[in-house]
Amino acid sequence: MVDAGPSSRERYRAQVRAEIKQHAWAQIAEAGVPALSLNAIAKKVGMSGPALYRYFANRDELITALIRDAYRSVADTVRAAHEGGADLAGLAHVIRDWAREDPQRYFLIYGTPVPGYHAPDDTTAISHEVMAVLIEACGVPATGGPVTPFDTHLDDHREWAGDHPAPAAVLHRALSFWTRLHGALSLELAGHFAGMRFDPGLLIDEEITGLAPGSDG
Amino acid sequence: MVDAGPSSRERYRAQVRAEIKQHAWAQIAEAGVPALSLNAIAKKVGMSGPALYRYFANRDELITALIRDAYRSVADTVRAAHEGGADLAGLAHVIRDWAREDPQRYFLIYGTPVPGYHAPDDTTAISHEVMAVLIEACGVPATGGPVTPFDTHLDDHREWAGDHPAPAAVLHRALSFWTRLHGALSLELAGHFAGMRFDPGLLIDEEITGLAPGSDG
DNA sequence: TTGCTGTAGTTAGAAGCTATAACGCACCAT
DNA sequence: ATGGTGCGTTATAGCTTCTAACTACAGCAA
Repeated sequence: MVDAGPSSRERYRAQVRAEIKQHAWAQIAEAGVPALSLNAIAKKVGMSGPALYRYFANRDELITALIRDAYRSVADTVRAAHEGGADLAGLAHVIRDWAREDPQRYFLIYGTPVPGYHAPDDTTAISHEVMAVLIEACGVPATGGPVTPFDTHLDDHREWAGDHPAPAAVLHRALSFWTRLHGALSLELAGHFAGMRFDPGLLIDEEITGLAPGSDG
Repeated sequence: MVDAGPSSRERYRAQVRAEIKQHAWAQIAEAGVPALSLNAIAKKVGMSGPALYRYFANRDELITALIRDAYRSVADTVRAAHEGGADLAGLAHVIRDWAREDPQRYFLIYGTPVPGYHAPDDTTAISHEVMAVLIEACGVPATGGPVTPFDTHLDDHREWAGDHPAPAAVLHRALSFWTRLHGALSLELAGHFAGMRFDPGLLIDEEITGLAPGSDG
């Protein structure tokens, strides 16, 4: 045996932490992050108030853990869809479905930022991971198309893409995919399309298919 | 004289309400909505705690007033720019500048929604007003272009545009303008472009110019 | 088996928040 | 002058996060 594995106390601890996060998600889903109460969670878990601080140092640390899990979840979802052969439109709808499954989880990542808060480094690493998948998915066709001013600008600012060899036009497409999807999706989730009765999914379809080079009739 | 105008008490009351909102904006700008404390505001205004409840029934009502003012502000800004002859790209940058002036004010309207909260009717009326201006700004060229599936779908769901006579392609363009701008802008304001050193303004430029019919070279 | 140590839980309490209640005072109109 | 209305106060309830002090138990080592 290479490793003794986690001790029984460690396993217990991990399980309680998971249970706490589960109740936290339930609270957030139904009333948003501001209404998340450590006290209420503790009682639901079956312990009394301050005991919860043995598992999360404070409220921010719990929320950070939730943010981390949300990032991990969306990254896994996107990666799985990509490896399953989904094209850009497919990816867009996979992400949309993931978001609609729990809108507050989406907004935990992409919603209103808290002025002081800085996401931990590992979450930004995960978002780079997502971005890498998007670039991969955007780089399919040989794009000899016109180079826009932004593309030349991007060629000078492509560190964020790691050392990915994709041409600037592909990076541009990945960025546009991200921003267009987020634009329509977040407005949909926030209820800004409430009165209008059109299908947001169709809007997203057109926004994304409009990205493919030469697809604009 | 047709009207006696507001009484002195009413003027005083309005002025105190304005002062309260001013401090509220300051708090929100620096720490976000969750950190907004009626107690702290009251002390800054010079009164003690519960006195503030004479001016706003509760926390939600104060926030609602702020939301209303934010809607009014963006609507006036957009309308002024449109009447000043701004084109779509101009409008986009006017809105972007307005948002960057106070990101939390932007997120108060377009950020994470609070599950229970429903915006009052007059704010949705204001957002319709903005939409009308956008449609107006999108309707310039005679677009005999191809009708997309979404356009035909939109023709069946165009009540939200009031009785505006614009063709579905124009409504589509207005929607895309809104969602694309919001997508790039909200990610920029939330700091999701932090590591990447490209200029978000250029990305927005291309997203918006890509909207003009036939502009895709 | 005995004994030590660290962890998980407890209650008490400080400091903050929203919000209500009860009261005093000043102004305005009748 | 006098009653009513509105603005401010303090006191208080009930909630929150979070710390401190303490107890009890689980697990490991001699």
